Amino acid sequence: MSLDGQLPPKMRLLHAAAELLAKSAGASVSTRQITQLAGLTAPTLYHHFGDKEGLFDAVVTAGFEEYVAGERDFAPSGNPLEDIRRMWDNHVQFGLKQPELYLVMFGNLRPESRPAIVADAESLMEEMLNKAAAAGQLNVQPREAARSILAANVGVTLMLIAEPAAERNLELSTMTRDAMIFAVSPAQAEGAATEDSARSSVVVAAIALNAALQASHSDQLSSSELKLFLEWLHRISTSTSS
Amino acid sequence: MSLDGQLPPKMRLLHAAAELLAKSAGASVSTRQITQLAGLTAPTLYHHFGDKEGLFDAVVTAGFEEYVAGERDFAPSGNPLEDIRRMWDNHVQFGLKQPELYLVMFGNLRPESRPAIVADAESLMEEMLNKAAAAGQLNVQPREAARSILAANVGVTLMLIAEPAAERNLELSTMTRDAMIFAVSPAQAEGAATEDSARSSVVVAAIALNAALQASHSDQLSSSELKLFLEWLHRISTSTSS
DNA sequence: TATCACCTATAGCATTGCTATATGAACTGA
DNA sequence: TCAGTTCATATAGCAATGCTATAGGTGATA
Repeated sequence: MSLDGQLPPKMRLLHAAAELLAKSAGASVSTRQITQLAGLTAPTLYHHFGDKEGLFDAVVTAGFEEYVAGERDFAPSGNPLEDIRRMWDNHVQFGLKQPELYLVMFGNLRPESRPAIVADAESLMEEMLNKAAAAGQLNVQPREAARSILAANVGVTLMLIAEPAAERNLELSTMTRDAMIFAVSPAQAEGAATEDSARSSVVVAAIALNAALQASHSDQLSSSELKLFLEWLHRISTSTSS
Repeated sequence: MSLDGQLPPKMRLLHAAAELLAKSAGASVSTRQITQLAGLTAPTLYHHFGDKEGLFDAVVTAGFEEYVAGERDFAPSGNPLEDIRRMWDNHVQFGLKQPELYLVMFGNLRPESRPAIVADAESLMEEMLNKAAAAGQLNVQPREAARSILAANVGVTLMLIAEPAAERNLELSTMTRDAMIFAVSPAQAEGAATEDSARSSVVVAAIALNAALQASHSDQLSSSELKLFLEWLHRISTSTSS
């Protein structure tokens, strides 16, 4: 087993705990396993961390700092909503890379035991949403939007962790992500009221698709296909029947 | 302590475990506590459930059946989207009424340990979404929409459980709920063409157009054209948006 | 009555989180 | 230089935990 070079004992304990937790697949990790891997004995652990839970709290804190660093480390793209997408994806990737740590962080949140992490994560999201709001790209209060988006983000990440890595379908993430962002951006505000009679017509949908296709340089169709496709769209768009 | 009348020992163990779990506030519940409350001894527990985890699995299963019963027990309102709202609220209420049970059910989902519950919950949601799709109120595939909505539903419930009951703000739930439902309902298709995110907007618009075309029997295209057109739409619809 | 399957209890094992106590190392002030 | 103080680690062991080997009791069936 790795002796973690000659780091100070406190760090060796932290690393050993993190390592064992990461590969524990849900099984509980004993203090004896940890101290043995770190090449130490029990009292050292309790001297530095007081408690088994104290040690795991430290692991979680370290993991959270790594997460925050990841969330801050990309350059703003100028488009706040796009930045929020990257933030969302970053969150999901963090969860999938360290599922056990993520489950400890977000899967066992009880009111008495530190919603601090949640508050920090919300602030992070809110900060970004403030920029969106300043740019007129938000139709709800940033704080509420942040809480809502983060909740969905956590839910999606937990669900993805729950499925075997082989069948993991990230479309669940992108779909939910875009749904949430779409719902809080102002372009659609007026549509929300008409949920019942909605039934968008073929024409409207075709117009939307037409515009979207031309703006996106989709590579799903060849250029000749695209040309014909757009012509058909045009025929549908300009027809007067619903 | 309640002796649970004179129920059979198996049931007494189940009830005792559920009761202790409910008031455990996250602390671990020992088999000795359970057997003592049930008025039995250890071997009885292991005879009936094999394992401590087996017992808790049984508790979770019972809780899940209660949850499913709750989800099925309201009469369809005629408006599928409205029914989905009630389903969502039901889910949240279940989680808030039995937070510890809910955390065991949805907060510790690992790939190796039963995504069965998730699959069942998804089916439940998908069933309802099928009705919405049949009524032309859906612009994505019901299965994907079900997974997405359920993920957000779980995330919101976990977040609400994490905050002290006093400060619990159910607006987080209704806001996220409506955002998700709004995003999968066809009303918003026309707004999708935002500048930078054009790619995923193409997908949304294509799905909407696909659904609209199939429901409207448009005569703008010949049947052979329509067939090819729909095939292309499908290609676009199922492409993974970045 | 005898048999047999099922259910429960007594007693105890190995492992767990944790600690009382003691030992060593490093620094401090004279 | 050295006693005193503080920090850090080890030895050994306790109480509680999940679990089990074994045996005793109960009812139905023959």
